[in-house]
Amino acid sequence: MELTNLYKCLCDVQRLRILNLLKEGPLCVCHLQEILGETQVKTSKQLQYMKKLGVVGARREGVWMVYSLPEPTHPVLLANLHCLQADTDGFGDLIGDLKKRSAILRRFAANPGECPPVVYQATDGCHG
Amino acid sequence: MELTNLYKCLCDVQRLRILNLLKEGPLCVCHLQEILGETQVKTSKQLQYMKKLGVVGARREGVWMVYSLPEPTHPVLLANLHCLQADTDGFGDLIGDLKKRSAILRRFAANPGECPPVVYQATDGCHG
DNA sequence: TTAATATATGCAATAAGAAGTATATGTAGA
DNA sequence: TCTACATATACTTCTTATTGCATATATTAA
Repeated sequence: MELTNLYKCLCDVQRLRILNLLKEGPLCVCHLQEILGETQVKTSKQLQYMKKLGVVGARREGVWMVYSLPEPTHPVLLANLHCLQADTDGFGDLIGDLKKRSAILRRFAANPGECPPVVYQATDGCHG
Repeated sequence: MELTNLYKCLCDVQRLRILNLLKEGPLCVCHLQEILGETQVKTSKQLQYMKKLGVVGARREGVWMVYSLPEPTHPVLLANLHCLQADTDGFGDLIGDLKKRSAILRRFAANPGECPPVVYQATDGCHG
């Protein structure tokens, strides 16, 4: 993957937030949508954009499409996502997003029918 | 400066090459133009773009406009520029660019009238 | 098969960026 | 002043993204 593709993804706040979330584990479109507070179409299209550039991967799990960072994730992407947490200028959302993600994952633990196993099993990156 | 602005600059190969060069020290438009093998207008416009986003700074020195990374340079920008040298996928230019820069700086040492003092004095990042 | 849910796609409008040509501005020196 | 040089800007054309709305597809369950 070209490194510029990676930066093309990072230069949009929406996509940046998505990548920040996927860093913690895979998520479905509907849950990203819920966390970001965005429409289905917009969220889906951002994901398509990143998928086409090879920055995120997707696999179908029943009704859901589970998006995730490819393994192994490009070290430059990881490094940048790591920096983001530290840099809080205009990105107060990022921490909040992770908290929302954790809340959603806890909800899944209660009723597992709400998402595919891959997602609710990814409780490793669970903050807050 | 917003971090996304930084990524907006990095997502274009031309701009990436410029930033990679400026990391080593300030340069005038004409010299960047010479190294990149691009037209004056194109080079100038890329610099304007980055200047507007606050990623590079400029100051006039006589006939020349000297572009440079602002002090202190954003740590995320520095970190990424540092990674670039390591990652050679499709960026063979980067090392070559630095060599061309060094050659130009040596040329300046011989005839100092070719650029403002700020530029030819910046021999610190001189590779090759 | 039908219905419900999750997701993707096609189309249209708009905005943002890229690139070229011509020209303007600013500075220094004669 | 005029000239030469370095750089910027205006204007046009073209491509790429962004967004919204409507609709299509895919999967599951009934």
